Amino acid sequence: MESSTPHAHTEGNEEGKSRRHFIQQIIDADLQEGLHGGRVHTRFPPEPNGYLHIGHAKAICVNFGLANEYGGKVNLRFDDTNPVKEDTAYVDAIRADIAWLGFEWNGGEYFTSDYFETLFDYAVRLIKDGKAYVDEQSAEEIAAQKGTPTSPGTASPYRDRTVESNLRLFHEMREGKHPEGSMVLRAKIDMGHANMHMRDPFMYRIKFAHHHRTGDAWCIYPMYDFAHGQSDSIEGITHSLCSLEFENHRPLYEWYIENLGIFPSKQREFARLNLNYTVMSKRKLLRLVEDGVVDGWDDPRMPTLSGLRRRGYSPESIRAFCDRVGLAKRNNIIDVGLLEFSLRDHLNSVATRAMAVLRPLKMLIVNLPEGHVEWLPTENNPEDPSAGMRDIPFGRELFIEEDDFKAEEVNKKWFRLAPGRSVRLKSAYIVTYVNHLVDEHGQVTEVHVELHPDSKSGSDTSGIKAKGTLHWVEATHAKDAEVRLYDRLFSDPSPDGDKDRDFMECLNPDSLERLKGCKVEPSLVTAEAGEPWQFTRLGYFTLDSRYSTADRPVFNRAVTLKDGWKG
RNA sequence: UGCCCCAUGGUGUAAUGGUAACACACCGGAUUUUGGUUCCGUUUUUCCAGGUUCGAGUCCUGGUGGGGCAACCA
Repeated sequence: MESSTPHAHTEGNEEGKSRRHFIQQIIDADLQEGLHGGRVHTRFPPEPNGYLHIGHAKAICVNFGLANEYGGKVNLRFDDTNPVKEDTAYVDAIRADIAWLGFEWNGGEYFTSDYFETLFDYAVRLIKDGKAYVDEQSAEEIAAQKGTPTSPGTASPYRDRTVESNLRLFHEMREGKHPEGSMVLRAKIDMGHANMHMRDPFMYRIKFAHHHRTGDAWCIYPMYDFAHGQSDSIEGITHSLCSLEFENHRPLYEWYIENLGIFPSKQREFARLNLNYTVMSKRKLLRLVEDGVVDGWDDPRMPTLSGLRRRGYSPESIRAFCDRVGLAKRNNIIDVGLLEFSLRDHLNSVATRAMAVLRPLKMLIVNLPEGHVEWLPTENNPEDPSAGMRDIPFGRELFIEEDDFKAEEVNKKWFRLAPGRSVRLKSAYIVTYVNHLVDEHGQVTEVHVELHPDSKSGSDTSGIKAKGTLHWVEATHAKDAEVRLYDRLFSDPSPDGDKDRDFMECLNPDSLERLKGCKVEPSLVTAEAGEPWQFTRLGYFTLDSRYSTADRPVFNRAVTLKDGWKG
């Protein structure tokens, strides 16, 4: 049954019977009950202390996608309650990544730090209600009293302070009259609660730290739990979606909202995205950067959005991937192959085809005169006739791919060039092997072929059957380029799956291969970073945004073509 | 020896008490001037044990397995 709610973004999900994930079902039910007048308002709340990665992309697609789908709004909120870890540089990078993914925060942009004053007032209110107190014990003492998951905690000696002294001390905390670590504000809930988060959680701690936005205005900062739900509430967020690890925080989230009597945002949790053959935690990603294993946060091998972008991933492909991954509460590990499929699937329809030879082998057409060059038309994209045609130079001297020629004996599964064989040169002619030259090491240095003039592409009357088609670049017009091939960063599907092994031990030593002296067709000089190209038979590539120069282009391979050859 | 969440092909995700399906992967075939694309097809699935029911992947009970929960992090 088709639901009556509008579907703005339902890519890959438009079968007759629409498949609704559990969050959609919750929202559908909420709407049916007339909750919040049918309003849907979500938020994406990153802490500006690092770069966004593919895992965040899922959260972004969920929050922005749902808001779009229900004709609602989505806020971008920077959850900046810990000044020692956060920085404006991350704020800018996060904004750029979300925009690149193709989403707009139509509900506005906010910072939790904008609510510091309100949050302070909320805390005062709880103190006045006898629901919060200042604890002067050390972190160790408090931890010891917390109990364990299987045994209850014990009360702090400061738990029953008077409202007056709590109020005075809390104001003194704000005024900077007490050193860091000397006291905290705690909610007075239940030291024996089965949920550890309810055992008098911290609300505020003292930190004499410069905040990237509020500067030195504050020396006390709210904890996550005392900030998040209230921020949702202040913004009128109807559905606060987060990952599974916050499930145990939900009672506390609700406790603050109820005891403050503020707008009842509802928290719902879903399983975060995990990808095999990579790591996703900020700490581990940081280590890759700091240890120089990668080039930086935007190294094309990184699972960061900036890395994927530099590698050549399109925002469309990442969105499609997130759709395909689905949404549930079950812990999952997605095969990186699905990400790669999503990229190929998108780029196949939009990438301009071009000829590039990565490991050049010289080919001489013996029956063409010295200096012969002609221009031949070729499709820009066979999947898209509207992409048109372009002319490429063809001549007596070409480069073909080294492994497209085999001098030794080959079996019948070999479609490419070899002694006695004929092949089609893409968009050009069929050529037949004549002979080849080798150096003193037995290395093939040149292959000579004979061209069949009546086999010209588009007007082939030769009747010759060539099973294989090779890509090639005409030698005198070829441009030099560097091409970087990437493989997965780790050789183990679960680099951090073994507690007794450091994930760095699983690094794939061959994750980057730099090929210099590659030959590309002249049209590639107009390539721009971020633009998708398909190098015929080789994969999808884009110009590297960092290392390319006008006279020395550097191309990154985003992904290979699917290789169906079982030879 | 506590509390919370989860369990469907190799990997994900559907089926909302009524024929277990979709995508990716895999394997086979057709088409192909990219060993790409496209098309067709094969193989493979409800953690276990009880119970409720005409009927259970779905509801109940109990197991088992996995994840999470004690930071002046988010």
